Amino acid sequence: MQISSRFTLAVHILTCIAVIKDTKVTSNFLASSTNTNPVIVRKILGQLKNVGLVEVVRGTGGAFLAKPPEEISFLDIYKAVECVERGELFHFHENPNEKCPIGRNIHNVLDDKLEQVQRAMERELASISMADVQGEITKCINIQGK
Amino acid sequence: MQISSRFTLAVHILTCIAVIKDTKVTSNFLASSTNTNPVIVRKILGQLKNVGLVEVVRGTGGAFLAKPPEEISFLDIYKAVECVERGELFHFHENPNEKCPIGRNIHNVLDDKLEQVQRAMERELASISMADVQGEITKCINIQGK
DNA sequence: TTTGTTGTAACTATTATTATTACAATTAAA
DNA sequence: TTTAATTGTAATAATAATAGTTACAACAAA
Repeated sequence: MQISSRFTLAVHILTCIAVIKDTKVTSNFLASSTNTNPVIVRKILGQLKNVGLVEVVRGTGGAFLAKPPEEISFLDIYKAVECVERGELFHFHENPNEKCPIGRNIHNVLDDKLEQVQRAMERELASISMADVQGEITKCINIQGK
Repeated sequence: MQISSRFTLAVHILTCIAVIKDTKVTSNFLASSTNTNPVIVRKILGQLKNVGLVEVVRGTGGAFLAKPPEEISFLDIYKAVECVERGELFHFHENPNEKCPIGRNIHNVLDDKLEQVQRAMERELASISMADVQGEITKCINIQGK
């Protein structure tokens, strides 16, 4: 299955927080921008807060980045919103048959290779930061004339 | 969500077909080795057959590789079992708000980066073949004494 | 005190995964 | 020709995750 839209949602949310300065960025505002629901936004904000990426203001509302955008990588965000169980990208079929020579050894042979693929993906996620997104989207917005 | 166990199942199935020579590899045999169900095995075999990775013998039963194992990459297998919709690893949240400057531009900025991550993962999948698995598992089996 | 907000629980609808039963079509062997 | 084993596929179900929604207590500023 695809990686949950929680990830792109989280990036969208962080982008709003990083870029928008003239409005208070509330969960209602974010729900409107992302075309989702304030509760979903608040859940994701909670996850981002739990790993120290944002701070959220209770009562009065709004949120801001807890770190400079160049220190927030896509990997941080991906891990925060828990798109995969136990951090494992691949779901291995359960309990292959130990009585079969293949079933007995398939984990020995496959586990490393799956990890290798996952690491390649995570390395790429780690190489992209919110600073990249902030820079590019600011350029887009400026071209469109404020 | 994690990538469906159809992928590891398919690799397990192909490994059995590649390695086991003294028994007819039927869907019942494969269901026992993988600890799943003959129908699930047959569905996956059907998908592998559709993209020309295996040939399946109707009536009498059994299956064999349609290509040498070094020409069957993990990427071929991954694509065959359709673990993600439309071939896209990431599920983008639907219809971000065009009236918001971030909602209007988030696709422009994110799409390329998501594709970059996906390509890194697929490049790694493409670098691993069934020949690697066959070689390593044969070694494991030999060490264990036939 | 009022207002707007966050955090969270509870619930729903939809969808994908995985498993299962059932059976027609196929093939080889008895 | 019949029997037995097998594939291909439809239909169904259980489980779990996703994504959405309503409701409301706790909170903080005006």
